[in-house]
Amino acid sequence: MNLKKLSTLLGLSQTTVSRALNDYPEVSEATRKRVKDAARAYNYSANTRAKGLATGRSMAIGHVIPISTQHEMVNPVFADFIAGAGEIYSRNDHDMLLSVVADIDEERIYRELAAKASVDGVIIHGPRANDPRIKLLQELGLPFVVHGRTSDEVADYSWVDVNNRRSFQRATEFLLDLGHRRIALINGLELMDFAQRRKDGFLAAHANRDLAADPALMVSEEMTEDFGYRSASEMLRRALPPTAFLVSSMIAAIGVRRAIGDAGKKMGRDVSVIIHDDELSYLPNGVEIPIFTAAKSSVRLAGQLCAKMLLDIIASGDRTPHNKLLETELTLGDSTGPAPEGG
Amino acid sequence: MNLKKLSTLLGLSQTTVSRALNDYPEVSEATRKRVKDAARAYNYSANTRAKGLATGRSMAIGHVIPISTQHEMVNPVFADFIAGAGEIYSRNDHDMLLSVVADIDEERIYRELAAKASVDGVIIHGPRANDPRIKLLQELGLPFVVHGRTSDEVADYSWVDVNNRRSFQRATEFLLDLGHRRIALINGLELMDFAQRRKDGFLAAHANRDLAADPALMVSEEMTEDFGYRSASEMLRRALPPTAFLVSSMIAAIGVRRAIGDAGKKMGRDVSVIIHDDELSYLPNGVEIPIFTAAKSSVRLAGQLCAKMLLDIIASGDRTPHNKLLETELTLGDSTGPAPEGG
DNA sequence: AATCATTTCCAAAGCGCTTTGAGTAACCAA
DNA sequence: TTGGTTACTCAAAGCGCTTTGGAAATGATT
Repeated sequence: MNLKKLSTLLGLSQTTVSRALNDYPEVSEATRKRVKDAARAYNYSANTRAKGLATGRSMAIGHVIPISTQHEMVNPVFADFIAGAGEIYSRNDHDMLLSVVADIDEERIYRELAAKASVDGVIIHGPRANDPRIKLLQELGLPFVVHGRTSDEVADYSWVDVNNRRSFQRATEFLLDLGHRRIALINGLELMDFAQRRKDGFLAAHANRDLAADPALMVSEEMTEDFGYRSASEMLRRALPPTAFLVSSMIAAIGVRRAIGDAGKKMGRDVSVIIHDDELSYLPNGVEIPIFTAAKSSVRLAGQLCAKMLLDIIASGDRTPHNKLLETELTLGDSTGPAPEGG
Repeated sequence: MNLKKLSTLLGLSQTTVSRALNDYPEVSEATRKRVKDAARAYNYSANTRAKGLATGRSMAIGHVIPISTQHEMVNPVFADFIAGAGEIYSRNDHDMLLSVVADIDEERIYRELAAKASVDGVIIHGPRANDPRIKLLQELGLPFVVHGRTSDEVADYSWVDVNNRRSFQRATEFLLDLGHRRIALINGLELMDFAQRRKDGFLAAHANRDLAADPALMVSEEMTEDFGYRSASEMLRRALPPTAFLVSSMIAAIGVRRAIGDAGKKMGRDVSVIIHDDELSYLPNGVEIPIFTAAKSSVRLAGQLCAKMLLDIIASGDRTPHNKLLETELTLGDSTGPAPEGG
């Protein structure tokens, strides 16, 4: 079924049918209803490509998912982020175009996306500390929103981010208040901007109390369960083990918990753990009582906000940067307690 | 930059330039090179929609991601599957179109996808025991490949699946061989086809030895960490607790492990655990020694295979069903051991 | 009855590409 | 010179839609 057939069937011109379907005012309500009913009956929807070609818009948003070439790994927050963004797109008749690509040739993909005009805008995932993609997209003139920020304060662009610095500073202060003095930071890859900010917050909390954070207790890597396990195991075997862990993700924290168990210690009593929780749907932090004390921030919500922001930017044509900084919520679980005596 | 400008620039007709770029034989090598160089220099790529409109193909594959309306949850294997499929698409100049949709109105989405002709084919995720989507897509004439199968043996369609039945039968036999007699099955939602097959395998292993599986030790739900924890905790508190757990996913198994720890028992000694491992990139089953004894099967590979199969089907026009059944690999970890005496 | 607004509808151009059907130039053989 | 190949290149139609610039029908006003 196409417009031509449908309009012949209805005894109307293509123009009228098109206008009826697209809610133009110059069509009578009676005609509009008749047209829409027929469209439904014959299961007609305008051909995406023809419509896009005529309007110059693709009604699609691109998400470029970089696969870490080192670890061949997909970011686990990705699924929930996509779910959030996807809801918004569906609700606004937009499609989501996903490109899975080795982080090496991301630049090529963005150029192509722009040249082929296959999307009206893109979401940038996992910004690095100093990310070339931002300048690139500005040059290409493709609207975009960054999930996160780069450390480069010069560039002006739209982003949605969590206040990672403040969140980690608060979490660290929380542990310091409990008397902990040897706090380990299990952080994400330091080339990622968010990991930098988290580390800054961690250090700032120490500095504010004239304490020095121990560099030997700060590690950063891709946040897998295994990384959490390995680093915590090793630290717990030391002569002076940490009494608390501040962990950048639920998944790494699961590894830390395993290491604590293997070391014959009890989490919350012998060793405290506080985590950043992205509220992944398949890894809820407990259901009634939280397992971990956590600074939480829904990555799914972030997906919704990014999508909404980008659609707004595209629809309004307003190119001034929009920003949204989300604060985390600190929830108490069983994984934290006062530092053990003489710990 | 578009074809018209590029061809004027080169002093050629649009036809010649188009043919040069699309490797038609009736263009001299010298001309072709000149055209391709210019395209690169001016960063020209054919407009997706115009090209699609002219060719009648979209060069895009649709993935419809159902969000469980009950739990608002995304399947955690999704990210890795997508990564696998995405690699294949990139390599073959195809795009991936994602629709995130409440499982309730999936049908509408498929109809739209077909009517709008926005994709050349689709991948079906998470088939239910008796899935209406298969008949629907056959009616719509949209090529598709199912990741998994439905139990409805009548319909003929293309799929890539893991031999879940055999895998779980083997795993159960492995536990029975170790002397376990009270084995718990922590399974996925039974409306999903794969959960049915896994249960069948579990039951078959018992039946083959004239043993009866205890229905009170078989639970099924959406596979979260919390579900694993709750059900294992409850079972371990019983007068006659299970001595072994067969768990349908890594994530649920992490909950089971937590429950075992909380119960003051040691995994692998007091309680055995064997899991199905999808080899999620961010949840590796240990790095040198496996944490869990596991029947493993890479979901990323499954994504690649599905994508390849679908592209083949589309390219060849061959509508006879293609199938691929993957066997799992049973790897030994520290989580299993002989049933405790008098257990 | 004539004029003017309004409402409702239409024919046709154009979006950027592929592809058909044909044309031209260059070369060779007779 | 002529005719026949071969190797290149082109103009224009068409993909299915939106949208411009009118035109026809209707109703209100003089």
